[in-house]
Order: sequence, then structure tokens, then C-alpha cells
Amino acid sequence: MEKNKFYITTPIYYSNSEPHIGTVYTTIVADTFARFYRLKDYDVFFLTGLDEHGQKLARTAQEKGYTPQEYVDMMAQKFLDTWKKIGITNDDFIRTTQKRHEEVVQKVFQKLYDNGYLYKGTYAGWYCTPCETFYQKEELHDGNCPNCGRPVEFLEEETYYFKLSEFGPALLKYIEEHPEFVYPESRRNEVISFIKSGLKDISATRTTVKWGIPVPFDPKHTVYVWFDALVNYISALGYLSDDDTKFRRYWPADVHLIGKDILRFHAIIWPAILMALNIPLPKTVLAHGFWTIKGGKISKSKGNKVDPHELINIYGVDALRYFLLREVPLGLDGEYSDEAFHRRYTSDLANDLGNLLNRVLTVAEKYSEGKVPNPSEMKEEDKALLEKTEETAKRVEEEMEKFNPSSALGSIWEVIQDANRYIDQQAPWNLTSDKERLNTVIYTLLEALRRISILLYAFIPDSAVKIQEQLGYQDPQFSWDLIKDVKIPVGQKLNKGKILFPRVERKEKEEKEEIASEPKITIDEFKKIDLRVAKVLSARRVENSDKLLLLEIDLGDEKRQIVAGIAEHYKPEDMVGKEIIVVYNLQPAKIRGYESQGMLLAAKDSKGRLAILTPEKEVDPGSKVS
RNA sequence: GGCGGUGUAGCUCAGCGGUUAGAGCACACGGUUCAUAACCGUGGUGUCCAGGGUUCGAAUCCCUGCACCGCCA
Repeated sequence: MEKNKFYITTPIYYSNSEPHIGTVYTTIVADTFARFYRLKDYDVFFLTGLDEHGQKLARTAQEKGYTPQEYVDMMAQKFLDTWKKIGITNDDFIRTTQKRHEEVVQKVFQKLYDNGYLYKGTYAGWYCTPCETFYQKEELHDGNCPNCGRPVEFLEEETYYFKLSEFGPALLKYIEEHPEFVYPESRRNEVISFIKSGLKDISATRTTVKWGIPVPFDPKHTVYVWFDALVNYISALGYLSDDDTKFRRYWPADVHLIGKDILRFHAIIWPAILMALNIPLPKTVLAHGFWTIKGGKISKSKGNKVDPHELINIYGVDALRYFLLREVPLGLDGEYSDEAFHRRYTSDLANDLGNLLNRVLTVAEKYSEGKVPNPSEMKEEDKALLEKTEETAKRVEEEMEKFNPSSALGSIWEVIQDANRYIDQQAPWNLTSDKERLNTVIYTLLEALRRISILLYAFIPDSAVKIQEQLGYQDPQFSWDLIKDVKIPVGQKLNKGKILFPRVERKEKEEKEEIASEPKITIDEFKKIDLRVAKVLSARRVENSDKLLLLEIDLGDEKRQIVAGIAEHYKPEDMVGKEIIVVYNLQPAKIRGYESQGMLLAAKDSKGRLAILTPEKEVDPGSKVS
């Protein structure tokens, strides 16, 4: 009988920036599902890759002094290195600059054109040259760019549209008939209400972007990156190419794992393209949440990023995998904190699991010569522990089918807790006068650990392997069937090794940084900070934010806008006309969609009162502060 | 502004019409010594956001308000 297949994808990541906690999260989750279904003997195909086209990327490459191709090659290596380090078991790595991909995109594009799903039109909008972005009239702020506040110009560009508007009813019908198509349900509702609000045709080519795939029937156009990127899911399988065996074998995808930010592309536009191509839709689009830090989004401009490499260096790959998979149910946002990470590591991995392995092997070393002992008849409590592992296997399967690795891990930890309880209750160290019973207890524990290692394999593979090695397996064996059928061989020599999850002393680093007071800086370092007096010309609240004000300020020779987190303390009208102190040479940052070109200085006391710094008497705007 | 979600123990969350509201972590006490100061047991705390309604009965259903979040415009 032919094996069941399981095709899972991650989005292809934009190679503009290096792997970060978000991309690492997505990839680890996908890897866990891939490993899990391989354990269950499915024929798994796990795809990830990179999105390497687009204007933004070409510009970044240029800024860094590379050709676009050199730059994406370099970035691809960084991604591959990271995936290797984390133990990602992808079966292919698609890059949109690969010929195999470009050819398929062109063929797909041609096919859609031939079938009448693409038509030539013009794209009209207000264009902000510095931001290289089109806006619709409603998006503008007082007629200016909502991003940088600068004037925009009305432009028209020739483009080919994809007839998305035709697919609304068919998509709705499909989603209603396939409740598992979008997951979790809250996202499904979002998709439905978006479709019901009416779909518009969507621009699918650009004439101004050169770093992209040329449109075969009109080469002055390139295919818009979103289209280019989506096709990766079938181009990697060889759709419309000479050898399409993989496409025939694996399509449709079982799971497109994505972040919630790209839900519309995957749950609306991509299915519409597939319908236009007359090929089946993916079974499930699974949208996960974001990681936040102290309630805010993780972003470079806030400087609150989490460095996955650093966590791996301190705690190990499996700790990172475990934390990301366990801490938060898939689909919800999760709050990252070093404390939470450390707590998970210490209490779950070190205390519960690592310590269990360690104490069992010590007992075996002391009381059964470091070998798997020969058990005599098992009592109820022995059988109960082993049966629990089988029940847990079923529960893990159920939870994974519901896309909930967090709960799956929760149930595995119940077995680990049971095993800890079992060893306490049986107290093998008190059984030295009853050798038969002692051997049975030790055997039961070793066998339970063997089973636990298989339960854990998809989630924390390195540790699962290490557990089996310590149980004396030369060549660790992982297969879901082995949870019940096979028993650990009597007489097998155990191989107690290093502590699985050694305790990590936290705080050292941070305490040094925080408590050892702030380091002194030199006068030269201080001089790097350019402080200026500015006069507030206008102020208004930033929409959807209680804390932010958008200030337009006069710096003598120039005007700037800054975003300041003072709205809870100052009303916009109070600010107008005030002179403030700003950091003039601060790297601009985008906050809530607005570019902040500086930072104002203010003092906050422990009671939460906030006071803005202002010159003691009026001086000309633009004056330097020193 | 529209649609949707969330608000439960110090923290993270489960429960979503029916006995005295639960789990993990944290905390306290006890046990244990095989173990990574680990493990096991016991224990407490909750105006279940606020107000109103439906019901024999509501954390659970309905309405209103507040707060936060998401999607859209």
C-alpha cells in the first residue's frame, strides 16, 4: 500500500533581512510537523525557501555594495546555516531567483493570461518617491504620504491585473464547505468577512521594478513579488515542468504554515490563482501568531529583538524549540521574556525531564550494574506507567491533528511527571533485599524512558536521540509504532552520559549590565549626540494609539516630524508653540507607520509623572545644546 | 468608523448552563535521598472586568458600558 503523503510549507522569507525569532518560529513549527508525520511513516515533503526579488531587496543590495544576485546568495547561506544549526529537516529549499522557479512563474503567468484571468490596465495612485509606494486617496494624511509625511504625486502606471474580483463567490463557497481550510477559526472569520466586503482586481505586474521575473508576453513588465512568491509552493514541485512527479505526488499541500500577517495572500489570493489554474486548493492554511515583548511587537526600531543564536548558545537548540512550541498555543500571540524562557528550561527540561533521565540511570548503575535488568512479573503500577505512554501517544496524535503542539507537549509532560511519581513511590533504593522487584522497577523506568524519547522526537530531536544513546542504543530508532511494540533489550549496556539539560545560571550577564551601574562614557562619546532646540509647530494624536503624538517641529533650517510617547501626559494643543530638546542625529525609526526623525527628551519619575525638557528661556529653534 | 476577539488565583492560561471554579509556574509546610538544591505530597488565596437581564440555576446565554487586541476602511 502506498504511504500517506504530507506536504507542509513555510512562507518563503524575504531575504532582505537575516533570520529572526519570527522566521525561526515558523520554521521550527513546520519542522516539528514534518518530523511528526515522518515518525508516523507518512511520505513527507517539507518546503521552505527565500523570496529574493523586489525593489526593496535590490536597493538594500546596492546600499551594501553588492549586486542583487550576490546579495541574495550571501543571505541564502545565512538562512541555510541557521536552519542547519536548528536541525531543520526541510526536503527542499526554493529560491525565487532559481531558474526552475522563474520558468514556472512565467508559464503560470502565460497560462492565466491565455485563459483570460489577466488583463492590461493602469494602476493609478498617489506615489511617494522616497518610500517607493503607491497610496490610495483615503490612505493619505492631509494629502501627504502617511509614511513619511512628504508630498506625494499622482502617477499612473501600466499594469496587468489579476481578476480576483471574479472569485469571491467560489472562495466563499469553498471556505464554507471546508471548515478546516483556514485555521484557527478566528482567522477564518476574518477571511470570510473580507471576501464578503468585496474583492477587487489586483495589480500583478510592475514596469518600474527591474529585479524581478519578466512577464513572458510583455517583457517590460516584471511579475509583482507577491505573485512570484506564492508560486513557489508549486514551482518547487515542478508544476508545468518536464518532470512533475513531485507535483502529482504531493499537491495539494496539507498545510501552508504562515504568520497571520500574510493571511490574505494565502487564504484569498493564492486560492483564487489556483482556481484560475484549475488545480486543487491546499487543505489548510494555518496562521500562527506573533511573539511580542512586553506587549509590543518585536521590531528592530525598538531594539527589543530576540536573538535566536544567543539563546541557542546559552540553552541549546532544543530549549529554543521547546519554548517556542510549548509556551503558547499555535495561532495566538505569545509574549517572549527571558524569565519565561529560563523558567521553562529549568522547570520542564532540567528538573522534570533531564533529572528523570539522570536519576533513573543512576539507579540502574548502582543496582543493576549499568545494564537493562531482567524483569519479573509486572504489577499493576508498572503496567499503568507503560500504558500511560500509549495513551499519551494517542493524545499527541489528536493534538497534532488539531494543530496544537503546545497541548501535545503538555500531555507528554504528564507522563514525565508520572514517571517521577512512580520512582518515588516504588523507591528502588529501598528494594535491595527484593532483587526481582528492584529489577522490574528499573526495567519499567528504562522502558518508559525509551517510549518518552519517541514521543519527544518531533519536538526536541537532539535530546530524544541523546536519551536513547544513554539508554544504550548505538543507533537510536524513532518510529511511532515503536512506542508499544518493541521493548528495551534485556542486558543492553547503558551509557549514562552528560546531564541532558544542565542548569543555566541566569542573570550573570544582565545583572552585570544592570546592577554594576551604568558605564561611564567619555566626552567624545557624548559629543556624538547632537541635541538641538526645536519649536513644536503642530501636534496631533497618532490614530489607534493612546500613547503617541505626532509632532511637526521647526529646527531653524528645516522641519521634521517626530513621534513621541507622551500623549498620556500632554494634550496636542499643549504642545504647540513649546520649545523642546530633541536628539538631532538619531537614526530615524518608523513608529505606527510614521517615520520619527528624532526623539524628544523628557524625564519620568517613579510615580510615572512625565515632564518634557524645555529651554529655560526662549532661544532660536535649531540651537545646539551642549 | 465597521466587523471580530479577549478580560477567570501573584503570573500564563483551561473551563463556556448544573454539585464547594481548575491546571502549570511562583509561594508555604511536610516527605524523600536515586537525582541537575532536583523529585513526591499537602495547602491557601479568586467581587470568574463592571452593571443589567433571561433561568429553578450563569464564569458559562443575552444587552449595555469600560479596557486591551486583531482584521478592515
